Amino acid sequence: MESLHQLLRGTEEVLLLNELKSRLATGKPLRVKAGFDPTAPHLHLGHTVLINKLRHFQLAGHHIIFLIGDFTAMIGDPSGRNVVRQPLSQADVKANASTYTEQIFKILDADKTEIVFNSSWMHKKTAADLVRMASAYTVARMLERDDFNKRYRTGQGIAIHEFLYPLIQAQDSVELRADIELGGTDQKFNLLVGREIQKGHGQQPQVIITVPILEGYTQGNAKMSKSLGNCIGITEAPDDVFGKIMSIDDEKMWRYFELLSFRPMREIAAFKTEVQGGTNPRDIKFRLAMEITERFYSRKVAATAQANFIQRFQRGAMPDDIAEKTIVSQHHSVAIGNLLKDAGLVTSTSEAMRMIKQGAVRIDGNKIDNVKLVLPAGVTAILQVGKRKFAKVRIDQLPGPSGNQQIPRKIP
RNA sequence: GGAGGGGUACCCAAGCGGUCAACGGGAGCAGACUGUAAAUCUGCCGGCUCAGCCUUCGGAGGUUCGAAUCCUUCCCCCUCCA
Repeated sequence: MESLHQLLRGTEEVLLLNELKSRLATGKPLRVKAGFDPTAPHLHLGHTVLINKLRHFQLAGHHIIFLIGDFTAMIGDPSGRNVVRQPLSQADVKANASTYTEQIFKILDADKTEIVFNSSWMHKKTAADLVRMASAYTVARMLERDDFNKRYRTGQGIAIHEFLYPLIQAQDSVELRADIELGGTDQKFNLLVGREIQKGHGQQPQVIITVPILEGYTQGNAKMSKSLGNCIGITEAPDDVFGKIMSIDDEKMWRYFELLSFRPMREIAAFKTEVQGGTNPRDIKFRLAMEITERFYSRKVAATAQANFIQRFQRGAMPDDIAEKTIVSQHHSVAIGNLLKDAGLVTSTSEAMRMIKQGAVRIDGNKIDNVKLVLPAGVTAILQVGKRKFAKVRIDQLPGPSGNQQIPRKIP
């Protein structure tokens, strides 16, 4: 029973729980499938909620099948979206898939994980096969899916190929003879289609288990996603992973603990008690940031990240490991707006101007307020925009005819 | 094939001849306050050689002193009928 609790920790829904219990009761290792479409080159913590759940099953002795949806990625899963999704090129998909396999083994045991690509059977299907697959489900049932339904009602487009997505995902379960399929709550419909299609193939329908969608680290409850810019990528620099976790709010921290931490729930409950007893939630958050950073790097790196964090944000020090960038100027000098843009600290010179006017820009630690500031070639400076963005730049002059000369102003 | 509705900045959504770089909300960014929390307050939120200039309201033309707003045409989406 203890192990069932662990398997169900942080899950949203199990369909059907009785089927799960009876399959577990057989004592045989179950085939547990989870699919990921390689639509972005890096996984983020939101993805790891599901991977962590796979880990729980792996530790309990079950057979883990990590499916890379290289075929489905080219369709683009419409789940949760309100627009037709742009399909990816084959080259992108391939490149993304290879980075996934490296990244997941920071959580899963490589020796005990089977990796499969759904293109390996989908590419062999003929047009006739596809028609047969499509005949196994109806439009009315497709329109039961919430996002399809919503788009249909509000007059937004649904392309025919989007209906194929759930069918192909279901076919994957048939090919793999999955006992259990895991997915985010937004996958519920697709997972259920898998059950139907498996029945049609004379297989026992898979048990489906959904896990919550992790919220992004910024305020609000938007799901963590690259396009919303609120994700913590597992390949990001340790200082960023650590820092971003520290910036999540106290309420959300507990959700992150439940879904991301490998600590037992009773230990997390003890943390809550500590906070109620007066411990600063920040100090508890440190433990979470440590654990996550350590998982994707090492204990030593995580400790350094924490030390850096304390230096920088609690004592206001500048980071000492900023990579130096060389900015090449056509002239004897560079205007501050262009410099900030070239250094990658802002996306446009207009933004640079705004930041300066708002007092967000510092050079070598000194706040500047002159939007017309010009820095001469030859200098090296540490630029800062806001609290987190730093760049160390050296300005080099491009050899050749010099442009309009400007008398460099003194840096404040 | 026919009839009708619609395409506005990251998202939602006003505007329907000048006062529109475009109301409002969300998201986001910055400043203050802090624990780089949250909440709150303030400012910003197209680009640039930035107190000035340039380019935007599906695309292309046109009318007008002047268009996101009117006309023509093309593209795309949706609904109903066949």
